[in-house]
Amino acid sequence: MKKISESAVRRLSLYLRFLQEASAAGTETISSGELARRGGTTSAQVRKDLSLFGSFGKRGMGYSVRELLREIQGILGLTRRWNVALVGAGKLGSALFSYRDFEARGFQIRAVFDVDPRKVGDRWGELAIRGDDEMERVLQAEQVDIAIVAVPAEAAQPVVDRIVAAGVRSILNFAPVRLRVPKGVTLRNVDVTLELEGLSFALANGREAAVG
Amino acid sequence: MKKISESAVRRLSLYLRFLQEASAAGTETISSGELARRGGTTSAQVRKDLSLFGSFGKRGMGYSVRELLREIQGILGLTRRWNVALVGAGKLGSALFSYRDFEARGFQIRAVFDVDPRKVGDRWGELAIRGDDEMERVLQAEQVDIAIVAVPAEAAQPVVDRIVAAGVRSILNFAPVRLRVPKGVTLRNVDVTLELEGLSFALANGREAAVG
DNA sequence: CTTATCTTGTGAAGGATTTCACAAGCTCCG
DNA sequence: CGGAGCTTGTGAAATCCTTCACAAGATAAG
Repeated sequence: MKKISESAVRRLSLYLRFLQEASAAGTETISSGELARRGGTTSAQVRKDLSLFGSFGKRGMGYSVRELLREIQGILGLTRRWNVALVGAGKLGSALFSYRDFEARGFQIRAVFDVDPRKVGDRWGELAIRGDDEMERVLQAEQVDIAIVAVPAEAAQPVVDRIVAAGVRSILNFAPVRLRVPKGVTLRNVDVTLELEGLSFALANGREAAVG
Repeated sequence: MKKISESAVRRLSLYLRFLQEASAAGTETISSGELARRGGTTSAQVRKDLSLFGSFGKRGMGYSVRELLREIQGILGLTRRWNVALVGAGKLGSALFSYRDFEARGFQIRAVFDVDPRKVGDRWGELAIRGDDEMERVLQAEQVDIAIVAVPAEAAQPVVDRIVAAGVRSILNFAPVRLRVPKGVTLRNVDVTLELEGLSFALANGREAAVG
């Protein structure tokens, strides 16, 4: 299978979102041009992205919203549910936890961890916050696929090492550090400071644009 | 001035962070190779990135940590302070607000807004939450440079329209929608769902890597 | 002063991604 | 059934980004 670029995957996620909107609005077919318009890209780009995985459209007609939706869900691995663990029950962790949109998209939070003994045992909805000493055991018992790391910068690398050692192969990191993970583990970073600095650069240099 | 890519700016932010660490550790000079190692890139990439803005190193020696730090701060516009407004005082807004690292980097939160009348008037540290009816006036009075949008998806576009109309030219959006902004306004998105879907793709297709 | 060693800055090469442009397929309508 | 009108899928071209490779500048040691 050929290599798929990071940005292509991002765009697929976006197309999926537009398709869901279109579907909710009762639209039955959609053209590459319309998807492009909503995503701020070009119709050629949309078609190229989709062509990496197959040909899903009908010439002259565009794409069936329902079908393309299914296809992209399949490509992105969203036809199954993923088990997620949240590591760090601070304010950010809490905000992420209550962002119930995840559930709707198949990401199910199965465990929350924190080192602070005063938090351990607190209930967040159905879940009790667990101490970090339980981490390895619970990550395995709950068959966690994805760990979300929302701990302070200093704590992040050790925590990630343990997560990886416990067999988790996908990590979404919110701590403002570059983490090291072994090959075979996928890491994505959300780094708000970096984004702000990007805006600062744009302001200072009077240039436009760039969607992150 | 030549065009600087998004990714180059991201890397500069990273280099800056490493330089701050090195500086705190008392290191006086650093080589492109060392910066590359920490950033997960190559020394040629580091030198290329820096060469877009000038030549800051000494052959045979590397870069003076202190000088390069200053240079990059200058390039990124971090030698001055920026006024930031937070729109949306929900859990995410609260998490962002309490993330005091922003202050340290020159991003000063000058106002917080929310539509919910029950929240208006609450104090967050020094700041009182303001109603959205005050938004235009306060954005201008406080000379806000950057608006952080942390409102629900449906509310985001109208809010952004008002922010833009009030003259703010940089926006960091956390709502999971593609926003439209006019030319001259810089928009960056932090979209957690997109990141999770990227991880899902990687899991489903057994591929590695990709730093966000 | 000369040599050995290191690391920068940068053209040029190579790779990856995006855009172009058009043949081919599908539908609708008369 | 045939022609008009769209829109896809895709090689080829163009653009953008990264890596290579090396001359040149800097230091340190003898």
